[in-house]
Amino acid sequence: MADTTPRRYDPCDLIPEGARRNLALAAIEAFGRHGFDGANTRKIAEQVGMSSAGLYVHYASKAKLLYTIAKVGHDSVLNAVNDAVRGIAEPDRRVHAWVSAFTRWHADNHALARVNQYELRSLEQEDFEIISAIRRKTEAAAVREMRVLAPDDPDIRMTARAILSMGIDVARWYNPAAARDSLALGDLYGTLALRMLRSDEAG
Amino acid sequence: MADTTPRRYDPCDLIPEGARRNLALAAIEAFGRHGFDGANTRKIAEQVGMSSAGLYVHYASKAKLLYTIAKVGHDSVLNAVNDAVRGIAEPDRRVHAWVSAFTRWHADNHALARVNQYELRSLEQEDFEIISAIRRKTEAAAVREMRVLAPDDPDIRMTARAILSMGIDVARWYNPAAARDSLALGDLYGTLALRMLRSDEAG
DNA sequence: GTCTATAGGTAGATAGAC
DNA sequence: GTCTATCTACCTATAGAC
Repeated sequence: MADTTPRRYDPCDLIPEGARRNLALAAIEAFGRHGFDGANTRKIAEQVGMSSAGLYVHYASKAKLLYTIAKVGHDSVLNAVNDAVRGIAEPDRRVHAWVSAFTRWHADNHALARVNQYELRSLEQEDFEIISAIRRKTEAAAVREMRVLAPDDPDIRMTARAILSMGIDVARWYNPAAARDSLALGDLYGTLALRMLRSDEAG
Repeated sequence: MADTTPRRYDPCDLIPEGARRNLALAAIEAFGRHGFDGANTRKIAEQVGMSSAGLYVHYASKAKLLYTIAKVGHDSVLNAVNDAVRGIAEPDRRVHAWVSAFTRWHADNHALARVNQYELRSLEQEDFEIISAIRRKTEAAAVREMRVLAPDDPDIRMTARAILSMGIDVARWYNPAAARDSLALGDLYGTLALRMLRSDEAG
């Protein structure tokens, strides 16, 4: 089953051009590679040719920089999966497209994806709540799509979570240098998801 | 398909009783909750009623403490899955038991599992290599078991990786306070894995 | 083996000039 | 908006007494 929406997104288009976006891009790389606590604001600023003090003109704190990134990251995932299923009617194809887009996003944006998935504990409480709300939207969309294929499955929420986990974990191991094709990866994961939802055919 | 080995392991039995083990236990909690860089050695030592200097009698550095934990964690996972399949002949049941044990381990030991999966970048090079070798053993065992069920599947390595991802990601979201039964979780994930490997029945 | 005290370095954030 | 200089706090690790 081929993917119908091989379009790629650059999540950072969501931030207007300029120093603010450049800092966010450098921070995504740093947070993704070293983690929030392991990264340091001096190097992030230097990466874009700025002194460490300059960063604080654009972001009130390191934690607010993290929030900006997490917000962009979560909005971007949600946009990607919504766009992927738009105009598709058949439930099987919708689920395949949804999972494929979700997986592909985590591969193509693996640094940002790591921030999304592993660094939220460093957000301030209020910011965390906002991000959590977006996560709930995405997860609810997944369950809604998948439930159509397994309307009587009492474990559908856990199965949906397992399917999301496959895509999320791509952010941990994906190595762009190995140049694995993210489109093929998404296609496979979409197919695996469909098999997981065929509860009538397997024990 | 019921699980045949509901036994639980305490990975830290691999460290002899005493201050060294107590420190490791406190560090697992700290590293699991805050990450390696976010955790601090003072609090870890204080957690076991020791001054921060006392830690360095038992561990040469924070990074060596991490290595000890990662070694125990990786040995423990490998033991758990090997024990789970021992004496089982039927390939379906072997895969189910393997995946179930792997998943259950990541739930029951979710703090240690987070260290295993997310903190290895902070290891020194030599230590990282040793841990990587254990990981390769575990991953090779997974592929070996699963390939029996899908001998002609060219994507078997990627499918195996996706199945491992489901279990690994449990460490990220699992909340023991929510008291989800890890045995039921493992059972479900084992069943999902079998469906994923039934390539002849689904597109 | 454990303590107190502290060295030595780093990191987030601010002050104030331009 | 960006800089230099610096404050303040924290953290890993060590020194040396007991």
